[in-house]
Amino acid sequence: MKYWLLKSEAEVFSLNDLKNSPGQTTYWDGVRNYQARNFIRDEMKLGDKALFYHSNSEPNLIAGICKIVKEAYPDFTAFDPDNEHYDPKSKKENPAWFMVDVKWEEEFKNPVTLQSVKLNPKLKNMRLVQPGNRLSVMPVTKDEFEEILKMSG
DNA sequence: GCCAACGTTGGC
DNA sequence: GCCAACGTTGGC
Repeated sequence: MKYWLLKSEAEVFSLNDLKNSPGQTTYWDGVRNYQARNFIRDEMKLGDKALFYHSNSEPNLIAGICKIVKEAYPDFTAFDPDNEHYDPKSKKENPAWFMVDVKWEEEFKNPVTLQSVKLNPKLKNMRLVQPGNRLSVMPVTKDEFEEILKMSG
């Protein structure tokens, strides 16, 4: 099993929004970065777990956990001219962008703030705390994942 | 609201 | 294929 971190602006779509979605599940649309796309398309597997991170929030934090319940399939929002994530370069016969379905799993009793991640020496290699990192989908090691869980307890 | 980082676009 | 311009992300 692999571990991930998914970023979302809390005001746009929060972990609580996921919890309140039908079946506590939604499609993770709008990823328009090739590196993130490759993670989604090539490496995310059924049952993988992902930390749910709130960016542009007060404070920024890891709110809880979701899991991958459907592996990569074409991001259909890219085909829709009326959708804000529309991308004419992505064709139905040759999709450029992909999505997975994620399901709510757990809300941390003690959310793990970005600040506390930065202060934990064991987490200094996380991509989340590397300067200038803008990836919205990133891998997390098992050790890092478990350390975050410890901090959330 | 500012601005640094960085990915993408497009002219050449 | 280079690189400047531009747009976006995201922490502060």
